[in-house]
Amino acid sequence: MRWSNALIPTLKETPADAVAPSHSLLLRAGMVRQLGAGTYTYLPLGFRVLNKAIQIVREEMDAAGAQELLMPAVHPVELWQESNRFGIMGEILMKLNLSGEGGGPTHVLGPTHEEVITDVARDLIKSYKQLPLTLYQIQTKFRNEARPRFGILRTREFLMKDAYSFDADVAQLNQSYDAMYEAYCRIFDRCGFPYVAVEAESGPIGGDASHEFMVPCAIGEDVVIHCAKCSYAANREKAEIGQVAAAAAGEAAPYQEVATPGRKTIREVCEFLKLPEARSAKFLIYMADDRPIGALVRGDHELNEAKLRRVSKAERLVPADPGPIEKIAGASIGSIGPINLAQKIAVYMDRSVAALADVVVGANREGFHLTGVVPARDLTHGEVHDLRNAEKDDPCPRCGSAMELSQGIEIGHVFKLGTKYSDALNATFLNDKGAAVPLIMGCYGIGVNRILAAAVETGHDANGIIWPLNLAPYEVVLVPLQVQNAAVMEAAALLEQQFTEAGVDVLVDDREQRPGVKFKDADLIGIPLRVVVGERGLKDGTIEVKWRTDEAAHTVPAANAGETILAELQARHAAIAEKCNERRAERAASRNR
RNA sequence: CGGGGCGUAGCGCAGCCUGGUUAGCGCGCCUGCCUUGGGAGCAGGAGGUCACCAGUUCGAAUCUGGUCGCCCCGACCA
Repeated sequence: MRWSNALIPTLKETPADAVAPSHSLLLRAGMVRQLGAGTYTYLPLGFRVLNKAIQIVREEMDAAGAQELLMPAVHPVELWQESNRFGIMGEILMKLNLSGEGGGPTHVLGPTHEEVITDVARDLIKSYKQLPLTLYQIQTKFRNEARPRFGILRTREFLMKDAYSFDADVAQLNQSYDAMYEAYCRIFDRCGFPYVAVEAESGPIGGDASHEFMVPCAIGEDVVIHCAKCSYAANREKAEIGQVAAAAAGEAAPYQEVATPGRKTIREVCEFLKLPEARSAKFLIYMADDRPIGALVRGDHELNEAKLRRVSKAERLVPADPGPIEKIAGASIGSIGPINLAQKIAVYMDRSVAALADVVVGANREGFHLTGVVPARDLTHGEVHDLRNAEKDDPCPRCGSAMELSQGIEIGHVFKLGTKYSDALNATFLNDKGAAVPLIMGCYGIGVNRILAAAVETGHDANGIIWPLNLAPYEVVLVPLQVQNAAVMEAAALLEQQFTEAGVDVLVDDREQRPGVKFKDADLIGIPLRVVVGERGLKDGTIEVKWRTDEAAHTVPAANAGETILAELQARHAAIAEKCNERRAERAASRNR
């Protein structure tokens, strides 16, 4: 491709709205352009990168034995009602009415495809002899995100690779899951990402085992908890917390009601009572599928809604509105507590509260709190669970060491679904005993656009993007410095031909621009290898070669420059492949251990 | 949905508070000259219903009300 013919609208200045490095650099490099909130055009250069990512994903999915298909984005609303996710998904679903008349939605735009694939499976998979089977697609998903963010990181419309496995039993499911997990590792190895696989919460997708693939990064929206000692790693939504010793329960006096006039928040109450926040507990009331429940966590801790949802066995868990809360507790938020509510609602208590010798809670009387509440004595009606978000230095659930906290971009997620959808949609097959049993499913997603975001977040410097070789829109940018000089252009054309014949993507910057402009743009768009052909070099019989990741350039003899440069490129590819193989071997070794 | 900010040329911004000829500046773009190894210089030029609607006024980019859009924080979340 000749730059003079290409649409590569680079920008000198950073667009004001771009906050994340990936956002501003993708805009400045002329790779994407915003249409509206959470909707982006991929310009030719950005689309080339997207296609590189798609190609890697496709190759590894195929290599893992998955078969590609393509499902529609427009789904009949009945299918979503059948799985009961029409309500659960809530506002995230983009709804359409295609009836030509009034009334409610007749269709939704697919935010994910468990329903559609299960519909395919219930019609087409009839026998255990057809199993195992893994199907995948690379397709646009639609989610009405409440708040699109950070350029292409969180958008309303995005490309997802979604795969679904169908198995006859749990052992087969485990094999299918492991094959996808391994394929994901290879994909992200090939992208050159410093990813980590962490235990994850499965969320509304359902199921009982799940891992997320995270790329560590400052703008990452997810919090990863990990233990440096035993390598336990989990999303904060999921991260368990090791046991903490319970305080010795001495002979304690009964609890007392004390006036806390006007003190609403934990901080205000604790300051007033001159107690640390860690000796108080907040009582939070949630609606668990329309049934009110209460959760008690220490004042200085955060409730983990996923954990509460799991122990309460709720499909949908949302904070209760103030009105119902006051009706239940007889006091406004700020004075509510767990004592004497056990008859009215289920109460769940975090282990850290249970471990306290005594604690301050709301009195369910406006402007009053109870001090000296002894959990072991006074809160016996509450179930005790791990209900809070892990914090830095909390004990590891495996080894007890202090855990650490970091941020990451979620680029992939694998789930064991079990029979959640096959049960809901009645997708059964005949097993080897002739019995009709539900298909056992897994699902596996990769946010393809996020591969670009993650690559730029982890690969950039002051001058611009630094694409990994396997994702770069072009591997080589060939820069003839004097386009009016016939010898320079001839040498460049020869190299272009050699690269093209070798199957190497090359961009020739044939623009009539001063060298500085070309160098700046080459750095900005992040092409891994820059080859400069100039009058000066040709006079000495040399061509300049510079890797985007290297500090300095080096020269190669002009006579056989094409071969030499192709050999360098091949060596880099080989090094990446070798590293991927090493990691693969490490994974195999750790599995056998 | 709550809080904050912003909307003036493709991009970055000034002008608005204190209303008044033809709305400016830088980058980019076009033409010419010149220059040619890290975003040069000079000269000329094109490009804007000042987000939209309504109001106040002799007169609105500027004041008032509303609407829409975008960004950030929070809530929410595959």
